[in-house]
Amino acid sequence: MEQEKVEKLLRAKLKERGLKITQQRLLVLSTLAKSSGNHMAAEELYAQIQQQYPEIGLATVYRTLQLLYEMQLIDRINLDDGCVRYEIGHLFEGEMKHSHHHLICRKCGKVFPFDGDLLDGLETHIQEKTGFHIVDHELKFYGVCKQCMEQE
Amino acid sequence: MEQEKVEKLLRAKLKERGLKITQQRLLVLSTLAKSSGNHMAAEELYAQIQQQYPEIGLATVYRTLQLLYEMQLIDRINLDDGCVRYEIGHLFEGEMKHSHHHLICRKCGKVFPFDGDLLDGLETHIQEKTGFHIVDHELKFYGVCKQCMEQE
DNA sequence: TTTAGTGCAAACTATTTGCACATCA
DNA sequence: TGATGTGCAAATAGTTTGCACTAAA
Repeated sequence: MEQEKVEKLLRAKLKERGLKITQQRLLVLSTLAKSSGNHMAAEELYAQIQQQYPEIGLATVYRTLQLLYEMQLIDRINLDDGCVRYEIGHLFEGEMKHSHHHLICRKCGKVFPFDGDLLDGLETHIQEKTGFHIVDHELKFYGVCKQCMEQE
Repeated sequence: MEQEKVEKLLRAKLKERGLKITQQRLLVLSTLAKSSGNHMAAEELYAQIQQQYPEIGLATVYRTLQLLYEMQLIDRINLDDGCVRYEIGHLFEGEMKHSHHHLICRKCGKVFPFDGDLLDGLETHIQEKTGFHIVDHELKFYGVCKQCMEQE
């Protein structure tokens, strides 16, 4: 749906920086856009992209993710499962998702997203008090999910 | 100062579980207690403990950290620098530190702790709404620190 | 004495890097 | 064309695991 918008912005941002527009870069971003809300690791992305473009290399996926992250087109999440995960940037998510947090179950390991942008007040408070300019945040809650609670 | 309290609790908790009280376990926890607020990685702890107890192995440090974490005696923090870090559990920190968050500068990489326990309301809200039982949280803010902002 | 715990070295996994080749501007 | 980007394989870094030995109960 927003695929075109995503691609267009990437092309513009790459040109702006004097970087080349390649199939690989377009594919990495559009694959992330398609699987919105999925927290994909580099290997998973690699596997998925290979279906369309078998000659892509894993190293390219890593390099591209780093680039897209620096360009603020994608978000990075660390769910403590041993790999860094990415999702399409909150810039693209429009109205529906401002920012979401993660509930991580310590028993079963499942990750539940929780929507809600209740940190804005806190952010301005911190900026005023410390002079630190905040551009993003990551909030994780650890505990025991409903099902695991009931299983005891 | 609180060294004795820390050691006493560890002994009690180990006995409770039928686990053995070893020099290594006592050392890992007390070293973390001494360097409170330091976010130590396994390798750093290992280096520091070796000064007192040179025969300790790195694998033991890793295994012990995992055990102490499961016992809720230490907290785990991930500052995106490629290694997991630990600090003495918030249980021990008494009045002064309830919970603190981290401001991570994307330019210089420095980490600034920020005290404040402003998440309690949010936690009860989530528990009521989702049934997820929260025991801990990790909140990180990304942005640009005061010094780096001024350097532009 | 007996089982849990340790130290060492090897294995593993996610990620990064060097380099020759390919590709976009 | 000429630099930037890519794919591959090798290197790296953090962490885990197998196993014989040690030490706590």
